[in-house]
Amino acid sequence: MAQISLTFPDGNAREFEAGVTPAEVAASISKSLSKKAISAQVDGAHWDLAWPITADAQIAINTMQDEDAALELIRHDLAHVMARAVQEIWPDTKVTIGPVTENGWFYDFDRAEPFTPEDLGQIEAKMKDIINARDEVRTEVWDRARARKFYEDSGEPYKVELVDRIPEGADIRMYWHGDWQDLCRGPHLQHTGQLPADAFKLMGVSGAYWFGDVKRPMLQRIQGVAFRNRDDLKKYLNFLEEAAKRDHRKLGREMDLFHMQEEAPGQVFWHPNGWTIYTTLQDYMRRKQRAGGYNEINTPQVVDRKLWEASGHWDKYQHHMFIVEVDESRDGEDDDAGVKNKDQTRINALKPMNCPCHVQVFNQGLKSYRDLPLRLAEFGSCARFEPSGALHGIMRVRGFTQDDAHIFCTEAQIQEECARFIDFLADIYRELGFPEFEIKFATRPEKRVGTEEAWDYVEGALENAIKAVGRDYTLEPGDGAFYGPKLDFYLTDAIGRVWQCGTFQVDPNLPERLDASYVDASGERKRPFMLHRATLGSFERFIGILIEEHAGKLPFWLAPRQVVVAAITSEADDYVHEVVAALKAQGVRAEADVRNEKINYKVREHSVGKVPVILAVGHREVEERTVTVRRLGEKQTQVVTLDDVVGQLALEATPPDLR
RNA sequence: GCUGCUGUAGCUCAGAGGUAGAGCACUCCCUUGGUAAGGGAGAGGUCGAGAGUUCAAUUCUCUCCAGCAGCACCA
Repeated sequence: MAQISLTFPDGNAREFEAGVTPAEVAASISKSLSKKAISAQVDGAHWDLAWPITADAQIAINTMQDEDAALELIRHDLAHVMARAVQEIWPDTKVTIGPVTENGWFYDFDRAEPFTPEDLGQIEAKMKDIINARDEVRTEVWDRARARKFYEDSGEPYKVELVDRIPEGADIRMYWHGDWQDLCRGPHLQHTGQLPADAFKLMGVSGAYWFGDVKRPMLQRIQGVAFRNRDDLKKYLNFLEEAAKRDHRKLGREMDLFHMQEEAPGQVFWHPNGWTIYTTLQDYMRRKQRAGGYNEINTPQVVDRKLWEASGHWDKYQHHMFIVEVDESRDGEDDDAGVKNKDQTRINALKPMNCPCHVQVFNQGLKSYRDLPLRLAEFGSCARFEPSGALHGIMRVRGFTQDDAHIFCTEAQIQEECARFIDFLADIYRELGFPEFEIKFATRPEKRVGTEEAWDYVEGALENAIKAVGRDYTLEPGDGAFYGPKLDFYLTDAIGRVWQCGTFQVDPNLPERLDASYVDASGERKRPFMLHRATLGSFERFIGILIEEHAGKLPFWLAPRQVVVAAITSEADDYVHEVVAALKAQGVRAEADVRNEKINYKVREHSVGKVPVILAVGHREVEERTVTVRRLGEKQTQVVTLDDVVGQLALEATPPDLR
């Protein structure tokens, strides 16, 4: 038998017979390690304790102390345990796949009856039984024909399909614990008893398409979360509770920012408080854009289908547009005039995006190369008929306003404009409190227009630009638009959901379709490139993220209600109004609270309402012409003179770009 | 759009085949109180919409609308 050399993390090497398993290696070290072992790292690969090692390698034995490996195995094997529990309770259930997710796992089932929330408790109990049974996990490598036949005979059509999908040459691993069987590539724990019975929880049932394909059957997905121990599970559940408290939909109601209602699904009714945030942010963006070399424009919202046909949107996105039909023969008639005259019905669409309109602005008058790059910006109100299931508070809506702009430029200007934009965006994200964001670079998709050389050039320009500004990014091959590559900029919400905000896209296609041109230095007509870009993305989504990021406690300059001046006794009312007036004169959003309530009550109410500063005034303050300052989240108060507090708060109310 | 769940007062929620209840918020009164809920009284609901079953439906059934979770989608 050939000998191999295994090197341990401490650098020592030992000889073993080829084909030795990590379990045997662990046993050769100590009995306790053998018991505690859960898996191994073999040359960096996560290795089942039962898999043979046939060549020299670096080896490390994993125990529950190795967090990544432990979580991977716990979540993975719990998926199997759950599938077994489900099949034991409802034997007619077909199993499919059950991968590990960020905090746990899910398993998709095919069963005629829906699982109810009450079923979850039963499944959990059964899972605990399986864990307590300490069933040994064993795996075997089978050939394809045998595995296929096995699943056909056992009535598991999804497993048959999975076997067929396993690439040629890869091992087909059959997995058992107890009598229960699954198909799985592993690695696995030694036995189910290594699973923590008190550190997992089933979180819910939902639908999911088989292989994510709308045309395939919808399966039932049961999700679970799992950790190494009970404390970690508790911590996670606590985190979810905290995250729910900062949900922008909840805070939007509590802070009286906006509401939504049935008659206008996916559209926002902004209340005074919310609209204050919106306009403050918009004013800020307007200044930033002006400083950044953009020209602000505004274009129509109801536009004839002809333009959408020309731009290509009618073909591709008609079902996602709000179509507005107008019978123009009724122009000037009463509302009760007859039925629609089809021949004179004009079909329009609410604009789902601003680019075609921006090309119309560009196309007015002859443009010279001297005009380029021409940056046209618009706070463009768009409407998209998003699928009902996609709607989510103000994060994903049907009516929204983009901080959109299109840069018309030459091919040679793309890289410079891209670098310039990333700097522009990073500066704004930083000022708005998001120093961290993620960039994804999406390259040419399978279905695309344009030559390979053109794609090479443009992708190169974008990549160079990111590198020039020294930003990290992740590559998303094949994820670009059909007309060009793009950079997308992502922020994360309170519960870790990632939202696309900014974007930067290169488009040589639309100028062609809408016949945009400029005159170059030699007097020839040339096609400009068009760069689509948005910084915040949509005001709606960005404000949603701001609310969640700050748990409603917005930075002072963005807070809709910045200061409440609260009277402790009604004898201070006049002075309260004087203080409010002094603050307002300096541009601070201040209001008086002279209600017949105790100061405790007022402090509580405005704290709950996330007002950053409460100024309390009573007899003392009136006499001394001071105020007592209480900042949100602080118990300490501070007595300050009226003049000082006005000056200080006026400074804090100044947007970051004007300080 | 798909699967499942949900829809009762402004908000959070209880309730039952015999036409509704709590707390907070709101209005009024008492209280002028020094930093996270002072006391009392009052007002407030076509029980998401429509149809069906029933002597009787907010409750049961169906359809629709909206919301929530996930999937799919996101120019």
